[in-house]
Amino acid sequence: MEIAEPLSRRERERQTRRQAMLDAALAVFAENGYEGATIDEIAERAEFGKGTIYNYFPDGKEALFMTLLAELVIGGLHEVIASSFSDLDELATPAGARAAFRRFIVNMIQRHHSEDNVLLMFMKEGHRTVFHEDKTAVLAEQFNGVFDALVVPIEQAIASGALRPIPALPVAHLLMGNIRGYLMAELDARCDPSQTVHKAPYGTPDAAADFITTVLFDGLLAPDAA
Amino acid sequence: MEIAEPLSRRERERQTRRQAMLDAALAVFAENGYEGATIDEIAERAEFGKGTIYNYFPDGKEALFMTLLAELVIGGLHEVIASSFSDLDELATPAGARAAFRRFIVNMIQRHHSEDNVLLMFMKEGHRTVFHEDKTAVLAEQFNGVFDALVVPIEQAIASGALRPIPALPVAHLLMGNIRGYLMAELDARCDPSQTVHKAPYGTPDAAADFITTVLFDGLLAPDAA
DNA sequence: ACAATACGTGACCACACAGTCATTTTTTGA
DNA sequence: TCAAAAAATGACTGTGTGGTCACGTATTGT
Repeated sequence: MEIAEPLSRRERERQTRRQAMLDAALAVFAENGYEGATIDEIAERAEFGKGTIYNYFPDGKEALFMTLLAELVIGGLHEVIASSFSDLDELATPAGARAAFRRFIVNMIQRHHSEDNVLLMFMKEGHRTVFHEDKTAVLAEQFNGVFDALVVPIEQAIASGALRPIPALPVAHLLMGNIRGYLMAELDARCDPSQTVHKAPYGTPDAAADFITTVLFDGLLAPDAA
Repeated sequence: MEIAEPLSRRERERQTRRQAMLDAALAVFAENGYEGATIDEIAERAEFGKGTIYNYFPDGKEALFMTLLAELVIGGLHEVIASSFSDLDELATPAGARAAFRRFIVNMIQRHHSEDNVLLMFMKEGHRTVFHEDKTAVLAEQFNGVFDALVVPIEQAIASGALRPIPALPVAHLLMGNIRGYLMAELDARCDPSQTVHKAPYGTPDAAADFITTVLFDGLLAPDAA
């Protein structure tokens, strides 16, 4: 027997199927929201019998949802934060801090552009990561971890004098709120079939990041203002 | 017969009951979200039989929800905007613009503090005002109207040189996203039973508005920065 | 080749809930 | 006072869905 083998063929296949189920579930949750999603549809899209889903996720719908939210949304946020602020020394100067946070914003937007369904799921069901309902308390705790991670570079930049001395956690919320607001506006523009004029000015992640960065870091007031 | 009477007693009582049903529905939607809310519970809280609800809202759950979202959330936003920017001349100077938007932010926060359930409903189900699903397209259109209204003072302030020359609609989204983010953070702090340290610094509407206004208008960068 | 074990499956069940409607209760007007 | 109109009601129905399980089918080890 080969116990040296890290994963048996069996186990590998099991993982593949599990992933297929998660993929299907993500698509269905993104499209219909948590309540609107049905296990039958997830099973059908994943091309499995409904019972098989329960072999892999004994706790059913809830387990699928929690897994997705934890791995993709929360995990994804942690990844973006980690990869955007790898060099903490950069935060010592105003220009460096500005560049680092701009990079974070670009990465956030890019990631959500490349993972549409994650974005949709987050927009439709993200509130479950905040309200401490029965089952989602764990998620809420994990979601706080995201803010904790984001607070680190903010506090660093404040400590070094690059940013104003203001409470870091609310700043983190504002920053996330901004990005969310921008992405929501993009979705709005995309969803609207009429495509009226005022929806136009959403462009590349870079342009969007420039926009958000300018507002957040330099402020809305005209630079030559009294 | 007295057709001169604006509203018969009958009609007035009818309105009162209708309002009681809406109040109950708001509470239930705020607590459980749209899908989680049941007509039975709404009827029970309003102290009416279930059938009576359908006498007043023949289209049932959907009608109750749409009415609430349109009247309270969207109507409320229009009110706050209108009352905050009554004097457009104020927007001609940077200081005036800053003051006007700060007032808007205070009003927004105050309103949501005084109408908890509206806030909760908006946080949990607000995404329905963006995604153009089957039934909620009307709401999405109305919600765009809110941004149209908010764009007016922003464009005014930009035109007069008080604010940077940047696209007004995305700014409106950012502004709303900020306020939403702040309110969400407050709810988060409130919902968390553990009340860990980092949740502390959310205070009065004025303090919060100072915070948001500073970030948005003056920018995050330290004022004495290069 | 064959038993033993693991795995996939969809018919089935229990239940929750939106919406209906026949009946009861209240109000109206004469 | 009382019949007719209006309004309230909650038992009932139909539907949709989450979860179960007895059965069939592959996989494994010998």
